[in-house]
Amino acid sequence: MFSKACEYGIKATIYIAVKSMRQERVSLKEIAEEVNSPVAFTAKILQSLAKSGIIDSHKGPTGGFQIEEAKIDTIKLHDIVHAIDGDKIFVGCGLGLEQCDANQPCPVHDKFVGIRNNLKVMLQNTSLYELATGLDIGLTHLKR
Amino acid sequence: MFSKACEYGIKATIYIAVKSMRQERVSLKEIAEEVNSPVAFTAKILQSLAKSGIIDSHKGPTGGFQIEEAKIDTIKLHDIVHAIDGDKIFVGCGLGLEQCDANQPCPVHDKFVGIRNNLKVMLQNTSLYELATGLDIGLTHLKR
DNA sequence: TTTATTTAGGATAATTTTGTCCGAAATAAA
DNA sequence: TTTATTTCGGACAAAATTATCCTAAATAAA
Repeated sequence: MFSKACEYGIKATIYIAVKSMRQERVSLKEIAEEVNSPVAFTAKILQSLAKSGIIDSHKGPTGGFQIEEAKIDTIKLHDIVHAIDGDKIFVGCGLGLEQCDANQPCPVHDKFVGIRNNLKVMLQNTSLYELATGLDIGLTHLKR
Repeated sequence: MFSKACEYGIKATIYIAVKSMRQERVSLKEIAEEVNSPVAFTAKILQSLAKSGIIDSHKGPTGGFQIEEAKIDTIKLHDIVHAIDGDKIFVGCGLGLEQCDANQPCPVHDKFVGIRNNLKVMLQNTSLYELATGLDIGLTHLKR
């Protein structure tokens, strides 16, 4: 469903959010360890999340990644996915047709649009805050 | 959502079904033209669909692909996807965790399971017959 | 039986995605 | 100012997916 990049990006962002709620910055190294992702690849993903303004990065000793606390409940899962994978999972025909819409639909058009809309709504309604809170109170986990 | 292989496979199967409802076999060449897919790659996919028993293949002149007519409305979209992509879109954690279930869920577990179940139900309830009929009566299309 | 046609299947290539490496730039602390 | 630490960013490598090519096998018709 999601690309590996997206999986790592979501996990990393949730972990950063938990730490940010305690006013802590976290290093790339710590993130990669805690979410069980390849360090260098994770660095690339965090870079693009930083460029998108979702996370804040800081170089040097005491540097690392953090999320502005006020942002944590305005950021939605949708934003993270969009920053990493772009809109490719939200647009386009389910069977890869260039011309496919309600007027000239592919055979699976309606059903596909339905499912994808479910996904979109879910992503738009899921806040980083709720994901981070669930992790923080031990309801969910990120490793293994 | 689906792999390219799956997209081609679904389109090809629907096209073969339409022809089969008229008791006609179709050649690889015709299929690839009609569904706008790379010939040789499509050949591989049809091969695996034949091995799965979803389509029937026949060599030699007047050969080609066909689907047993009685099968057309028992075959579901689910079967086609499963034959090509296996169960990877139906199982596994949304964030790639090895251990993720209701007892020890990842942060998106519940929401992800919900969406994926929608998808699964849709695929299981969509028959090849309805897809082929829609194409046959010109309600839907496969090219471009 | 020969020939033409069509799928099967193995080898190989191109592209995309995933992942690594390393020096540069920034920056905090000694 | 020097040093240690950390992210940035470009180049490179590995793996997976997508796609091509070619010969073999099957088979129908001449």
